[in-house]
Amino acid sequence: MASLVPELLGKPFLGLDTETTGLDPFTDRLRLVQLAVPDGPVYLIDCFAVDPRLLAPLFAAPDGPTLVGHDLAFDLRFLVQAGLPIPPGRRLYDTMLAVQVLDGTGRQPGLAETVRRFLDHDLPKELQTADWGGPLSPAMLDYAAQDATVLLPLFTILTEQLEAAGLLRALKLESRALPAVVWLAQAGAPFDSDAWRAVSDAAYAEQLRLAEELDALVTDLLVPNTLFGRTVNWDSAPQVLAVLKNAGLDVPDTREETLAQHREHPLVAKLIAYREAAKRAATYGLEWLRFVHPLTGRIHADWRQIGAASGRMACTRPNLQNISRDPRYRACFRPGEGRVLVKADYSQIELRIAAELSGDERMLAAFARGDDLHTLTASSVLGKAPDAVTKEDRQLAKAFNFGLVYGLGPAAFADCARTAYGLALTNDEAKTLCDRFFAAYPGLKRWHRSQPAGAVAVRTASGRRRVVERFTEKLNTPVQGTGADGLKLALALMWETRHRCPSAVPVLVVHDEVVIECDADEAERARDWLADCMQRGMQQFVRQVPVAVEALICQDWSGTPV
DNA sequence: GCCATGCGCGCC
DNA sequence: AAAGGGCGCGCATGGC
Repeated sequence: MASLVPELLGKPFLGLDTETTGLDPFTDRLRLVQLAVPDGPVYLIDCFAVDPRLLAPLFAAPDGPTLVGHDLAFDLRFLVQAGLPIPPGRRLYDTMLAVQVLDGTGRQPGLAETVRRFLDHDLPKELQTADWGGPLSPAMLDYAAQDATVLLPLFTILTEQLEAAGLLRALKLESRALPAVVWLAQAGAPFDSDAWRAVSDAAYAEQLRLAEELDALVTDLLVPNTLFGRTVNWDSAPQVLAVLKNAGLDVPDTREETLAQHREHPLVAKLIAYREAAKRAATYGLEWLRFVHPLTGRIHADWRQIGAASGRMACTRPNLQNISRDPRYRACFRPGEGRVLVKADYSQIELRIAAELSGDERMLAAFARGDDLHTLTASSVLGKAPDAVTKEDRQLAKAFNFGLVYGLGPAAFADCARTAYGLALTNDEAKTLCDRFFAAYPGLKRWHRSQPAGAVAVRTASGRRRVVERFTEKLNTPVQGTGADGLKLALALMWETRHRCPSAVPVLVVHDEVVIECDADEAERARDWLADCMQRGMQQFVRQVPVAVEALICQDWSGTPV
C-alpha cells in the first residue's frame, strides 16, 4: 500500500468501485475497494484485511487522477464512513451522471445497462448481491475487478460523446456538486419522532371522525351508503364517484378541482376535508417513521442528483421534497440542544430566470430596480397605478407570473387562477387579461412566439440539454433547469468553502431552498455564508437579473424563531 | 401474494 | 392560434 498510493497518484484517471455487505453506509460494511489503472492492473483492496484509510492521500490530493465510478455517491458514502476524505469534485467523474447528462432524462441507468449500450457487451451482475461479508471466491474477485475495469473505456467513450454534444460543462457542474450531495445524504435531516407521532395520530383521528360524518351524511341525504355490497370506502375514487352521482351531482370524476366547483354541497365539502385528512394520515403517518435511522436518529434520504429531465434533483425513501407545508409537520424537522437550522430560499427565482431568458425589457428593469413584480403586473394588466393595486389584484398577478413560466394559454390560465388562487374568471375575461398581460411584457410575447415547432433540443444556462416537443416544455425546461444549475453550483460552493463554517451541514434541498444545521453560536456566520454561496452560485448563471436570497435562523423547519 | 397502472395529490 | 412545467408516493384495482 505504501508504494501503491504514489504510483496511483501519477495516473491520469482510475476506475473506482466498491463492494459492500449491504446498501446502508451506517450499518453495512465496506468490503472491497477496486482501483483500475488504464492499460494496467486492477487493484483489489480487502478492507477486512487492510485499513482503507491508507488510501486517504489518493483521495485528498487536489490534483490527483480523475476517479471514475458509476453512481459514485453510493461508493463515496461508504468510503466516507470508512474514514476517507471526499475527493474534490473536479476529480470525480460519474458515468451514471454522464449518461444522464447525455440523454437529458432523469432516468438513472445501471452499470450493466450502460456497458451494454456503450461498449456493446454483457456485464454479469449475478454476484452484485453475493455475500460480501464472507470469504471471497475467485469468481467474486473477478466480478469486482470487471466492475472497475469497465469504467475506463466508458470514461473515454462518454467523454467523446459529451464533448461532441457540447455537454462537458454541464457534467463538470454535476461533478462539482457531487461531494455536496454525499455530504447532504450523510448528514441526514434532524428529526423529532415523538412530535411526528403526535401529529400523525391527530391526523388519523381526524380522518376517522370525518369518515363517520360522511357515513352519517349519506344516510341523512337518503343516498344508499352501501355500494358493491359494503359500506362506502371513501378512499376509492370509483365508489365516491358513484355516491356523488347518487346524490344528484353531475360530475365526471372526483378530482380536487372538480370537487372544488361543488364545494357548497355539504357532502362535497365534507369529502374535501376527508381527503385532506386522509392524505396527511396516509402520506405522513406512522409508517413514515421507518425512515428514521436507528443509529443516527436522523433521516438519510436517497438524494438523486439528476432526478428530473430538467436537471432538478429528486429525493426518495423518503421524499423530503414534498413534506406538507403544514407547520405541525415541518416543525418535526429540528436539531437538538445547541444547534439551529438556517433556511434560505431564492426570491421568485423562476420569474427572474424567465425575465432573463425572454429579455423582456420592462421585466428586467423592474427586477433591476428591485420592484415587486406581482404589483407591477397587476398595475399593467388592470391599468391601475401601482399604489392602487389591491391584495386581490396582486393574487391575480401572481397567477399570471406563475402561469407564464409554464406557457399557459387563456383557458389553462383561468383554471390555474381558479384552483390555485381562488379567482373566478370566465374564459373571455381570461382572454382579455392574457392579451393585456402580453401587451405589458412584449419581450415575453416575443419569447413565446420565437419557439420553433416540433421536436427541438433546448438548453439551460449550464449547457444542459433536453429534447422536447411540447411548447410548454420548451419554455419551462430552460427556466426550471437553469434554476437547478444555479442551486447545484451553490451546493458546490458550500462544499468547497465549508471551512468558513465548520459546524454547518446541509440537511434539506428543495428546488429553490437550502436548509443547513449548525451550532447555535455560529448561526449568524452560517446564515451569511449560506446566503452568499446561494447568491453567487445562481448569479453565475443568471447574469442580467439580480438574484435575491432570503435566509433565516430558526429552531425548526416551520420557521419558529430562535 | 406480487406487480404494473391510473388516479389523486403532496411539494417546488 | 393554442399551448397545463418537474417530481414521488399511497391507494385501489386488475392481471397474473
